[in-house]
Amino acid sequence: MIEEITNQYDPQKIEKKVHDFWAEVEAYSKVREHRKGGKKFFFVDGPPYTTGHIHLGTAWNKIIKDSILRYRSMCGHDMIDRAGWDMHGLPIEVKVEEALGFTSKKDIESYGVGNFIEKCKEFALMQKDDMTGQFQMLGAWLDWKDPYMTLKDEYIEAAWWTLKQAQEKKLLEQGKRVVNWCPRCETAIADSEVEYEDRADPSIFVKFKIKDVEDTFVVIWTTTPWTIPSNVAVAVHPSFEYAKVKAVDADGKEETLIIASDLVENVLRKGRYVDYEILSTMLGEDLTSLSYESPLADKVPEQAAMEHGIYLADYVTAENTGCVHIAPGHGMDDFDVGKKHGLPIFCPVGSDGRYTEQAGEYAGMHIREANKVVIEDLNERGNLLSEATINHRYGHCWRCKTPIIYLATEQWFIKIGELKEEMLSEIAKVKWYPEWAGSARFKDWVEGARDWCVSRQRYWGIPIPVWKCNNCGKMHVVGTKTELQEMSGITDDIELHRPYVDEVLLDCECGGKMKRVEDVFDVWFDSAVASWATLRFPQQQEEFDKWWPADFITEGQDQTRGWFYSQLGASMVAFGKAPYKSVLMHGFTLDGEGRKMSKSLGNVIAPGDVIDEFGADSLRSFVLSASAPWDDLKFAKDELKNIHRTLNILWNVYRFPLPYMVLDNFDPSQVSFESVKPYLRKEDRWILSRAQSLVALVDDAMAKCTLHRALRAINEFVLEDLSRWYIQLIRPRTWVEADDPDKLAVYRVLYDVFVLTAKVIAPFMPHLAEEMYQNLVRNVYPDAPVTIHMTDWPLVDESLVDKDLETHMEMVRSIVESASNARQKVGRKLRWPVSRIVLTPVNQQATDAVTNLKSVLMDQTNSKDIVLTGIDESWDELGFEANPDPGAIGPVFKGDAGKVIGALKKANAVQLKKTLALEGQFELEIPGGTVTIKPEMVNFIETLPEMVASAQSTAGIIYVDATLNREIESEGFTREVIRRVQDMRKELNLAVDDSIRSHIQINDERVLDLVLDREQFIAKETRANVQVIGLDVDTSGSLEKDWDVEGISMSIGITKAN
RNA sequence: GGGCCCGUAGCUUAGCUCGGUGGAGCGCACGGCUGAUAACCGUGAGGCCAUGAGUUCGAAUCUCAUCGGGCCCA
Repeated sequence: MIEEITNQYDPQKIEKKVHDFWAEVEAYSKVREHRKGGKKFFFVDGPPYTTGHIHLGTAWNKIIKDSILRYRSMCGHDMIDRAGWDMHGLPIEVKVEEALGFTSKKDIESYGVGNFIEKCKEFALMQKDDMTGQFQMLGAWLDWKDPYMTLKDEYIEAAWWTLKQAQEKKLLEQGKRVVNWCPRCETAIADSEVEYEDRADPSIFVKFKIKDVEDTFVVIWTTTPWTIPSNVAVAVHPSFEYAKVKAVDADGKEETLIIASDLVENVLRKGRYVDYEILSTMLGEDLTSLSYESPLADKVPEQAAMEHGIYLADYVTAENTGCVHIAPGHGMDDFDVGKKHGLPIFCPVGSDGRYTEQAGEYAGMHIREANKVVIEDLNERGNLLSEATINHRYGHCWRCKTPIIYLATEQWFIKIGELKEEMLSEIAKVKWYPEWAGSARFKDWVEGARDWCVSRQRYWGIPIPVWKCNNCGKMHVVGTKTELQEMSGITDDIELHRPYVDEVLLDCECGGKMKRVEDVFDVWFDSAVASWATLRFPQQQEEFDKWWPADFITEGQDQTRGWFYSQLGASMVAFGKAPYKSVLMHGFTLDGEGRKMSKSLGNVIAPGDVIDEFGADSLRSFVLSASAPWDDLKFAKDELKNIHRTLNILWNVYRFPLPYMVLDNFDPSQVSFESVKPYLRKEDRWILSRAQSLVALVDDAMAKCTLHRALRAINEFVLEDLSRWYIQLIRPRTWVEADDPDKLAVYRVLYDVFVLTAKVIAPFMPHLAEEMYQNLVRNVYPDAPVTIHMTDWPLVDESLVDKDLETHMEMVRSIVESASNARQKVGRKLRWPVSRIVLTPVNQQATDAVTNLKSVLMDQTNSKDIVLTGIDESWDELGFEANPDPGAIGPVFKGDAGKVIGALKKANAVQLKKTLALEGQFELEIPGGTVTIKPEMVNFIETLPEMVASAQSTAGIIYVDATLNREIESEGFTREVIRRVQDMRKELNLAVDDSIRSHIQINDERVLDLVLDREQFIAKETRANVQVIGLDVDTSGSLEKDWDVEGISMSIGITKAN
């Protein structure tokens, strides 16, 4: 049987209880099991990195996923929803290094790679467990028991298999490329791992002496002086104009400089030259015959041996000097220029950021110290034109924040560039939410796709499965563990991580031994294969065939360049098609000020703190409703409180009828909906219809991924339809003591609406929904599904939908609100009846609404009568004045509209209205002529009679006639008295059915007379079995109070009667 | 510097597709209700719709530019 709930909404208690319950009955697995064989829905969880703690953004992410999956499940989908964990990579290495007090790769090598890997694994697994608990606190249902983990062998094999596909399709390449390099981590890092931040660097202008020409220099600009020892060439734009300038310094010394013409003044100002003269101008393409000398030839032997020429490049911009320093070993564009012209790829910097022997006298120096030294050397040699500091955006390693450098190194690449066109055509087939995430943003990113450097020179990652023969150099890519075992002859299990896998040697055809290359994969390659790794492919083909590609994924906008991209790239390599069918790109979480949340700003919100204060359901409802999924989410605590209040109201609404139902032994299994149907009132049919409309709206929102609309609709239903309206309307019916069919009808309707509401909120507020369900459904029908999340999503029952009724009620509500407004204007509170309310309806619907729902209207407005005029017909007790409508006037009179409006306002309203009504038009004089006014161009504002106030409602203008008469005054004062006695009863903490003795003294003969008209009524309402009302009454009692009622003084004394 | 998104009341936002006197909620002030009561309801004040220009009789809405915020890139 349904149980009464007496407590306030206590989310912590409810959620704890529900979590325990879910665990006890194994709700999650039962629900998934229940849907086996249903419509397939393959969801891939974007694996969070195992940092150890979730933040608001990751919480939001999982809440979106959970809500969508719960909805899908209720809609009958059989789903795959393994949670995922991204567990390899530098961040964990860095954490472990910190814990062990390491600062470089050498420390790791001496500690032992095997030991280090074990620590990393341990660390990742521990963090995973911590985070799982945190996600579960949110109520997020994913397959937590069997998640996919990038450190598992089965997962590693998916990556290996994928690389083998790349090799077989000739998309894998090893070669020297310029990569982003972190000199601390001593590894290449992906473009997507570079984080741009402001940084101060030197900004120097350097003069390179032109060979065989006296005192003539080409001027370049750079922010990386340490790359000057690696300079090989200068690039100019073929079609820019360059000038040879005779420049004179403060000492009168003259020299000739080559600079882009437009930039001469700027450069000379920097070099503090006092005078100059343009000797000649030429195009960039005319400069290529020149060659120059390295200013550091005496320090770097290779520089002395090298030819330095001037080359053409289209990417040169007209900034700084228009001549660009080219160091092919230290820049991507530089590298391209070098390759094109067959220049040496000179890179005298080692992986640790120190110059190598090739750097001559600089050898051993760290590039961070080198800037100063190089600048000094250039200055000494007279090659430094100017030196300053610049603040600019510079790339940093996003894990350890070290400024990156560019190094030409041997790396492994996947030739994504070749797949670009296919990728673009694939993303057009994917359904993107919102549409622009794919058509604009992602497309833009893919168009700029470059080859993907997948190798890293680290330890904790998926080893790159390439074995190379130390004899003949032959290469072999291993695709699976089995293949490795077969080829190596090892029958025992092989741990696929470093350093174990490194020890596995393969026999080469040439008789030599093949050894694995040392690199590991970029972690983005790990997560890139998630969609098939989660299906345990390549170990299992069948599941893959059945499910792949994913039906749906959703991640933050940063993943455009990240997971959306890496998955697409890997999938194109492996299968030639996109790995997902639909993608929801969600926003970022910002703090209350709209700044991003970051540790350094100290504005990070921990989801756990929010849950402790408001509960997970409030947090969920907040993040889902506060903004569209793809917009950024501002965390506003006030809004969270607001949402929490809404849940509290839902709780109160749900709680309200329970005591009555329990008292009456209401058993929904014995009172069918059919049996109460004849007794349904209009408002009952209305709330049933509203509930159906809510389901339809939520369905529509879910189809469009506009979760915020779903949540807002739910909140509005709870607040407006249930709490503020339906509950108010039906309250008196629940107080009826007899076994009244009218009351049973209300119980049944409330019951159905509550159960439906619980189902509708289930995907979003799963705990509260479960709590309601267990009481309302499981306590009544023990055979019902064990959890609400196993029930079917409600199908819209068209037989309950009555759109006209909904519209009518909306109009009635608007009229009631307006009546409140008008009452306030005329100074008549609701407790006092008014003699009549007059409505001028705007249309037939408004007329019908009033006719249809007159009793509701009279009841809620406390009005003795509702009077309708004809549609748009003025109430005949009114005066009026003209109000022009610019919307109708503008299109007709265009430039004269202002004059017409002005003239209309001044016109005689009575005559205007009459003429328009009779003739359908009015000739209006305006400055400079006469115009024809049509009825639609002007409205009329009424002026009101005495004691009448008006207000606009959507149904039309209403007039509240607050004229008093004896009956109204009697009722008003009577209710004032009752209200005060009730107030005192409450103060005495009396039970609802306790009786009292009351003594009421009213110090006004007229008012006393009015109140005495209803003496019996007062006694009944206040449960007084002794009641004395008079001019001079002894009001002593348990509680005694003096009151001022509308200026009349009263004394009331009450005592509990036994 | 480029791409995409966002900017509406003190705060959080609807409206923008398809132009016609800008709607809510919170907070504030005032009032109401009193068998959901540590709850609930009404009214009011509060908006150069980020700024500037353009198109138009008319722009929060369309166009362009600028400023500010976010994500991504150079």
